[in-house]
Amino acid sequence: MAEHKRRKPGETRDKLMGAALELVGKGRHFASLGIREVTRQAGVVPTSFYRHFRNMDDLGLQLVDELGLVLRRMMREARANVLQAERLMEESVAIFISHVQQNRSFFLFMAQGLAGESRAVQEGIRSELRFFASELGNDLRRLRLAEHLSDSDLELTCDLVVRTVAFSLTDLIGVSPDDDYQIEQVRKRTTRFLQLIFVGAAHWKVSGQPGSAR
Amino acid sequence: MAEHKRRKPGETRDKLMGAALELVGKGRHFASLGIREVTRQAGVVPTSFYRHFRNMDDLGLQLVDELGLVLRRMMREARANVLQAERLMEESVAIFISHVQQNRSFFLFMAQGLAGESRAVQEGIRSELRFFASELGNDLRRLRLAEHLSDSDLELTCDLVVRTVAFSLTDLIGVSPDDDYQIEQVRKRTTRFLQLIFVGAAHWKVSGQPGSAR
DNA sequence: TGTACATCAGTGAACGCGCGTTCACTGATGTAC
DNA sequence: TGTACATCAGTGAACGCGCGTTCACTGATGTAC
Repeated sequence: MAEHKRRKPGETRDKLMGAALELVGKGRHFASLGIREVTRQAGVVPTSFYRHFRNMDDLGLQLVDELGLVLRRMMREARANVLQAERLMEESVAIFISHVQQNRSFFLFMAQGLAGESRAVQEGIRSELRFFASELGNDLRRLRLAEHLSDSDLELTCDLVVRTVAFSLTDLIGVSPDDDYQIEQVRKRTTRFLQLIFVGAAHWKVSGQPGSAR
Repeated sequence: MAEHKRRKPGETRDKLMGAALELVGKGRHFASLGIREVTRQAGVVPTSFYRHFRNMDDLGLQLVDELGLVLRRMMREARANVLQAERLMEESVAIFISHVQQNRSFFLFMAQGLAGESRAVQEGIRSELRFFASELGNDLRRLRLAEHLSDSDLELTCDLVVRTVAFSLTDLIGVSPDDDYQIEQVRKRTTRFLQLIFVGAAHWKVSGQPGSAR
């Protein structure tokens, strides 16, 4: 007994973060997880937790950092695969949905964290979404798909797109991961949302807005 | 000691639900609240809890029912006060924001519950939002503001509007309740989102969608 | 209107359990010379 | 290349505490006759 494996550096840390994600993936809310529960799920003694994290909030913050990597990977794949402008939204949403299926727990964690208990985690996730929106704006500029929009209107549009896609996570939460039909429904509906937004952006007038300015 | 006030029927029940909301209002997540904690906040002995609720999920479900009342009250006020069509969105968002300020904890609870731990609460809140979207559709039809849209396109638009407004709750979470400047920023931005969506709806073609249909 | 009884919503004591956190320990890995 | 030592990441025992839940109780309110 009292085995001292030690293995790869950071292995236990990853196991703990993975264990928290697994519990979230099973339907638990991050805010209700405890240290002993997470260490039990990770197959590690409770005291090990403190070798890597100060508390659960700290672990949450480090999950946000990893979430950033997941989002960047998704962005890269979208950039590489979305070629035809007229199917831009359809393909982007498809890539999003497929990444959600591959990293379900991560995206559940993200959806939870937006209204979660830790201010720092909230702010971290919001900052990831802001970054995502700004990258989307750059891409649209680069593809010459938003030439008539001012910077601030483009920014507004991209923010709305990102919010809409993020909100669709709450649709996916209630759906079993292998209910392909329902997932397809969410994909179609989200695509139509984005199309509606882009029609709006295409006909958007001035920054002031049509009608009263008040 | 051992005082038996009894007072109004349902008084302790309301105190318990109110106590849970207060804790949520203080930044706690509903999923992390415990029975003893809630009864302590309510100034009631822990055993009293079981006279009214089976567990915390049950209390959450009853909060969803009350949330429904809050939303209906808001809807009524919007119907009574939003008269000029061209300022429809501006005034609606203003009413929303003002109700959020008056019932902050309720709306925080709603934002939390969408990605919360209890499936039943999730579904309850989603159902409230669906109802809200369908009422919004009726109102737009009644005001003759969506004559060129098919039923399903109108439904799509209203759903997107409701999601967008609901997502703005996550902006308000991070803002102090008396930071009027920041709240005003959220109000303006949400209004612009809705205007963008309505410009999209006004120019929306057929149900299929412009371009490829796949 | 008065009396007997059932129901209901409150109380306090008690239970066993799991929690977060501390401590002193162990031995593997990395570093200096 | 070999040896001595510091650091690091794991371990198990132990703590006091708050948790959810049960129980038997009490007395106020509602109901039947």
